[in-house]
Amino acid sequence: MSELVNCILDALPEILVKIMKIDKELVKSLIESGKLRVAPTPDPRLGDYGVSLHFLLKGIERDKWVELGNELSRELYAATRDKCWVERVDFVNGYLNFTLNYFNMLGKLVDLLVKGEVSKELMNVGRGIKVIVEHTSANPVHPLHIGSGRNSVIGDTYARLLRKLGFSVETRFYVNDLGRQVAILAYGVKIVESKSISRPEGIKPDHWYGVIYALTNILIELSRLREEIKGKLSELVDLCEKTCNNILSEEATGNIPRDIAFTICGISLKRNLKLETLKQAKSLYIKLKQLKKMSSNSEVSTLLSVLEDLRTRVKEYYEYVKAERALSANFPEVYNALRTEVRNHLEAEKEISKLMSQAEKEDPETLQFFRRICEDVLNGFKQTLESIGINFNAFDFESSSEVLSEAHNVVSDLLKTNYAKVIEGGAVEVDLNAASRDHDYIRNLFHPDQAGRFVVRRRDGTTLYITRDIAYTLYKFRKLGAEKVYNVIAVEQSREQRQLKAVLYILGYLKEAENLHHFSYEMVHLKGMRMSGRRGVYYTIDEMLIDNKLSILKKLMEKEKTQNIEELIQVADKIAIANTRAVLISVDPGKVLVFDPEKAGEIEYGVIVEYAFVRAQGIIRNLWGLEFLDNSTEVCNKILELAKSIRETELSVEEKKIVESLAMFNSVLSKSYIEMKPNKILEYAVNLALDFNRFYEKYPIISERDESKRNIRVLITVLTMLALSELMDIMGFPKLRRM
RNA sequence: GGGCCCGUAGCCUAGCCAGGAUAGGGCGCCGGCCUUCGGAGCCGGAGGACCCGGGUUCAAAUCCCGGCGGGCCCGCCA
Repeated sequence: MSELVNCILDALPEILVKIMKIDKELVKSLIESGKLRVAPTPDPRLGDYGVSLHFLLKGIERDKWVELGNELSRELYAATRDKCWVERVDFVNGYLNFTLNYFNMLGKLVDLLVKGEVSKELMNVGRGIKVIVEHTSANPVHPLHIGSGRNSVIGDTYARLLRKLGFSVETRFYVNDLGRQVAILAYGVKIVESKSISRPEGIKPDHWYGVIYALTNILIELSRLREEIKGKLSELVDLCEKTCNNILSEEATGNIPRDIAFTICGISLKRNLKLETLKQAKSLYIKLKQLKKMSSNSEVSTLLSVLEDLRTRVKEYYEYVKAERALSANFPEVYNALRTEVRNHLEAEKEISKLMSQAEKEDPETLQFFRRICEDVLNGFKQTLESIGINFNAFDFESSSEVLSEAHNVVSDLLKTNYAKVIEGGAVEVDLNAASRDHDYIRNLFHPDQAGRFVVRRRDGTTLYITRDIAYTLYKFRKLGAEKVYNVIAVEQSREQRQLKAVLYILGYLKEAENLHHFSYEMVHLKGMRMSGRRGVYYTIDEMLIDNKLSILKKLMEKEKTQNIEELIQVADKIAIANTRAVLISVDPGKVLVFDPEKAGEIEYGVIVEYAFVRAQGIIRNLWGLEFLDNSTEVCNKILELAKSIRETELSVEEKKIVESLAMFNSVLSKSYIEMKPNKILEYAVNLALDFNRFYEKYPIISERDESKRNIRVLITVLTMLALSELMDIMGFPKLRRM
């Protein structure tokens, strides 16, 4: 209700100056600095909006407040009555409280929501400016999980919001098909296909390739860890031998207690009994850690650091073993095929590196192979995303010649600047520390951190992820003609995204740097589970949808309605989409989202909105026999007709609340856009729905005998329905007729 | 070692940038309400050191400083 707030603020200075004898400029600066502000009251009985005057009343005796306050109220009422929908002004405890005339506000809402002025106003924000929203962009090596889901839903919702605001929006998915991860998958697929094992019916390609990727990765990691553990163990034994000798030769054990000395010497003596050593290492670790708390010497520290290395690796090893066991049980044939081939991590790495460099050198056969796999996985992605109402305008491949060749141009352009040079070995490095000394823009990007350096070309002449990302960004701006770009990418990449901006700046693309926005969001954590694509442990969007659908179906069945089962499933389907999308935008993007699959059924933001929308439709259906979703124009015409004949009536608290909430409609949307917080839209919709539920529960609508009351209630119902409908469009909720 | 983000009832979350009155919702829990527009609802209730400690202010969940706890980033990985 910023209009209203401003309206009151406009009237305020003159009256304060007149009555309190304060300097006009002072009042103006107080308003500008936000010291003097109009805010909603905590209780509607006090009024609707209030201004705190305490800091102005500071020097004035308390018993004179009332007199002064009443005078202020009178004057303010006279000044705001006609313009700002103000009905009365009261002075309470140092606050000036304004009570509004909601009936008049209703008229304004009809113009906004029914006559569509709100959308005209909103369309003015974007004015057709071309915006590219890049989102999801998950590595095509395993199915989309809840983390990618958060990305997708945030990205899609934001894109929908931008469209509503009049931007010309294009959504794009950047396919990272040149990375190590895809190479690992390709390596695995090659083996699996060579044994002519193919995807069983009924398994989606993304899930299938996810298994191959994880198992290949697990086998490689296990081999690597085995070797590293072996190395660390012999390092430990050597160290123990040395320490043991020192202890013996010094005759005294120094700082080292006798039992620890025993263990150390024991490890050195049993050097060939590895299994034993691992057990002893563990107990030595615990003992030394305690010892270090009390006293420490260099010998203890070195031993501890080796032991700590060993410990992390052993822990990691067991996590992989656990993952291996789970996957091999479900996919024995894939597992067996891979196990016979992936024996040594070094060999595997060699194969993988070969695949990577072949791809990067645009070897047609390799590229084609990569493409085939990625396209398969992407088909799985598309199916998943479509099921929650998400589509893309385009998929851009990292391996495309546009990106690859542009990446090399980027390197040579950078070399022409003062901030990039060929370093030892032949790699090319960009020095942003130097750049930030010359350019405030770059320093401020990283401040208070150091800007740092990074490599854009390896010594073998190939480019890196960031190099290609720079190229892709330029492609978005220059070839695709974007004026603004939003990259919906996890926070972990915020450094990379700043480097991207910095490089654009260095290359002279100042406007582009300014118009590149990192839409950052935090990670998703699963309760009681650590997700890892590399270990094949994840909670997929597909699963999430099914879980939600099942819990909804269960509830529907309990109701024992006479609807047929097919209809029930259709309803459950749609609600599951709304619920799933809702959970994923429910939390501020800057905060970690913790999700508990066990409680998936308890999350009902989607249902709440759907329910209110369905109820409102039901009321209109009963009243006029009109189906809103089929015939919204006729509903609008009817309501315009009705609005004309409406007579002024006092509104109830519940009605006022809805009216006020509806009046916030466009300010919520623009706030959500500016702050990049789609969660605000959901919050708004849910609160509106809850307010509406309370309203129709308490007051009869169709059966109300008093015509003017009935008309207002019908009007509020339609207005709410229109607002919810818009909000559901933005959030991508399917629109139900009945449930 | 350096940098960024987060910390609000049993759980989740809004408010923090622009300080203001009784910290707003939801889940779960307890107790009520089905002959009136569809009960996936409504009404009532219990449950809070707004992480801790200082500071600024008439006024601090909000601003500043210092801690603590959690997450993330600092690769010739992506």
